[in-house]
Amino acid sequence: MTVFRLGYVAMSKHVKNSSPSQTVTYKNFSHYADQEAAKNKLITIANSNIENSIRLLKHNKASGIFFFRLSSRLVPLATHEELNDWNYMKGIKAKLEELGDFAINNEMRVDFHPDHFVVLNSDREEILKNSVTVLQYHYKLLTGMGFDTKHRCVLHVGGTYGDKERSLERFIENWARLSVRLQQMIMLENDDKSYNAGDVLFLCEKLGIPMVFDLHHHQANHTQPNWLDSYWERIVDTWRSSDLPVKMHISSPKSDKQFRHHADYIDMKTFVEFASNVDGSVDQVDCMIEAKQKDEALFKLVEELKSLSHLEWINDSTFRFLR
DNA sequence: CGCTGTCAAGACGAA
DNA sequence: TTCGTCTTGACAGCG
Repeated sequence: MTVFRLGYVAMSKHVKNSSPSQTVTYKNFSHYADQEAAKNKLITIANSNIENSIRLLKHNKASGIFFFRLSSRLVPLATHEELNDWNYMKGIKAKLEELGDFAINNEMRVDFHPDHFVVLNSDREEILKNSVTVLQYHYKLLTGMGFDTKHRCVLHVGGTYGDKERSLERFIENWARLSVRLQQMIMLENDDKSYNAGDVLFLCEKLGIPMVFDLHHHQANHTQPNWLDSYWERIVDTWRSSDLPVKMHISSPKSDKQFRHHADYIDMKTFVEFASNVDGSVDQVDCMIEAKQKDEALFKLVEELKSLSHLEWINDSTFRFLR
């Protein structure tokens, strides 16, 4: 019987004033005459973001949630090229350790999803360089928290540049230029426009990368609609080298017209259909709920699932099917 | 205080 | 080749 564990993304609709993504724009930062004072301000905001992340993890624990995506914007301007000699780790080390200790002591799975400006298959050297900088930033955060850094960052493949085959090849070429520790930090996800599940599996199998399957993206972008027969077993296989359970992204389309947009909540029927389809195929599947209403969407989904009689609950966010 | 505009990034399609 | 759009949360500034 497969265990299904639910998590959510970065911020809470329930906990007030708990943004982990407060920031300063570079334009604003550059207006300060005293650069040291300005950097201290950035550190203050970063520590507030990390403190709010700790608050969110405490809220999660109280709610029985042990799977969470941290904001990638914890440290404002950390990866900005004008601040490339800034040692931001020094000022946030203590808070980061506190965050990591809490997550580790409570056996939580946390990871990151750097935004889509990390493009490993870019044909521009500058973009690749910036992408590596962003990955190194995530590596430092994970290490600062005391985490095993393996398979903690979900990425998309990137752009197609008018030639998808060539752009897939370029991903492989650029991948070889990454350090092993950055390679091992990465998971790859199918996207809703360019690289479908088959494309991502090709890369994941060739390069030994765990694949995060996004069901909603698959519905928006596929050549083989039947993911269960076409891809599922291969997706599970990409996780064999990982210590972490298979990871999924779950969201629902906002509307037929805006199909690719995320809805406020999760359609329970679609989720149950997915879960029952994969039940028994693997020990555990971690499902990241990506909905506009964040944790409230998770709570609503759980409430609806709890009205079903054929589920057994391990805690308030984890269940399996009864035989 | 609340609304509108601005910011940041890269891809991509239109003009 | 340049520009606008997409996307997202949060900040800045106006009234």
